[in-house]
Amino acid sequence: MGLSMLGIPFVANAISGTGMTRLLTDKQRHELESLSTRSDVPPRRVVYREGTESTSIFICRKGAFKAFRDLPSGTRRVASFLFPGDVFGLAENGRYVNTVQAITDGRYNRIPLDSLTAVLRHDAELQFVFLLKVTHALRESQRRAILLGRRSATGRIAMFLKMLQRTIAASPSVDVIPVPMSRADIANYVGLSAEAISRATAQLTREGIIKFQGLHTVRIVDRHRFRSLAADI
Amino acid sequence: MGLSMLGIPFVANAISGTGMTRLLTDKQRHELESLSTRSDVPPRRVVYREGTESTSIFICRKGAFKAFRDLPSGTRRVASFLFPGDVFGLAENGRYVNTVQAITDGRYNRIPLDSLTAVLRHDAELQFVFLLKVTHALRESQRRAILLGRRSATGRIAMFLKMLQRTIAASPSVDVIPVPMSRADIANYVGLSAEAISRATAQLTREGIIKFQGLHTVRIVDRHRFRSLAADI
DNA sequence: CGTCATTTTGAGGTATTTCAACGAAGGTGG
DNA sequence: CCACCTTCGTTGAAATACCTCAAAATGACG
Repeated sequence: MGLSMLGIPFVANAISGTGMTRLLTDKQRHELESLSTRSDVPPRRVVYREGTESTSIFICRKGAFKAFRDLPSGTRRVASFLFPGDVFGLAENGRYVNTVQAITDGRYNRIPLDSLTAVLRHDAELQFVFLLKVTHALRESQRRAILLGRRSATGRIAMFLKMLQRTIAASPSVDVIPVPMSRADIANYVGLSAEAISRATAQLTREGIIKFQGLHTVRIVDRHRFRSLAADI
Repeated sequence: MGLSMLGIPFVANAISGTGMTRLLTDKQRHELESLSTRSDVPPRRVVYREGTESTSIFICRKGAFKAFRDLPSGTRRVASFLFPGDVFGLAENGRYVNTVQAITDGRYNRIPLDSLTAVLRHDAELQFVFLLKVTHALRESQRRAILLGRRSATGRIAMFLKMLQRTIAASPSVDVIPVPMSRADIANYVGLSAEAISRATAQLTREGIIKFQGLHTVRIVDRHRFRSLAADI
């Protein structure tokens, strides 16, 4: 499948939650800053469209974004959600693979590809940070594949929430998880219908495992059962 | 989701089918060779096990391998199939994420992580090749996620075969595709039961879209209908 | 050539999808 | 600031497709 995999384990974990600037020296951060332009955008603003010529890569700085593709059949597949520190701009044959759109108010940096590659080609340390970033993304993508392999809707949702928890929540043990995206976005990410999302969250709530406080915040009520549900069954 | 994405488009395509040695200078190839040890293995040989301390990364040279994880519930999820040129050894927190096992007779190179990272940290060009590799793997992983999003078994199988075609077949237009892995492996990769695989391939055969010549070779009979089935619906 | 694993086929059960309608929420303009 | 409108989320009922369990057939291997 060409699904090759590279493992550079030791630093990879340190980078995940914190964003990448932590790993950079002052000089490198300056170098990146000088190459990039910053943008603040309102919800629903499209950063780039699938199929467009890829000229830059981006770093999420604030808020949440979604990367998705509209398939010929009309269905929409959300490939990933982006949070602060995440790099986005995946391309193939010179064109962006997905459309990226802001979910909340957001901020991102744009770095032109040509200047970035020029820098990466002579600054191995800086490139290494990007290598770690992509490796991390690959792991997440595999985790999502496991999520998609589960058959029960409640299981998928529990696992989805767990992924959100690890990504967004400052500490992974915090049991209040922000859920900025819509139900439809969740459905398009976990591979279920919006109705199934609704029913499954209702069931989890009925069973006393989670509780929504408004549409965009969950609280894990029964941590034990949640864990066993969200385990990589 | 931390599913960040990096796009370095222009060279990425050149690398995909050919293996990476094409992109390396003689000196770099020598450098890598001097770091690596070669192994020839029979079918079913395990290269490394999930959870084991990660000490090396690997490059597939010959044959086919599978990377999988056995989940607590007893189900097995195949994360990816590896073919010549693919890099494998994905790790997290210093431990391999998957178990990798040979499907056919195979050959691979093993490169110790410490010496590899040492080289990558001062050879930006060589590291760039690895960056492209991982980026390619990320694209493939997203493609698989799209596959998993399809509901019909025949659609998943058509898409799976198409991925095989692009990866294995020398030219993507060749309509005879080797299928080295077992039906159970396919099932664990596309997220269906082995029975469903059987029934779906039977249906595709009945409809005159594909034809198996033995268990490990398919021929695309009706190229047109196959394409529309395998499209990223 | 015989044994064992893999694959195929059959029948019933179950979960999600779909289609449809209702209710809630958010945004806009008066 | 309120009312309307549009979008989003929830709930209900029937249909479809896959899963599971079980058994037969085929293929692989010594």
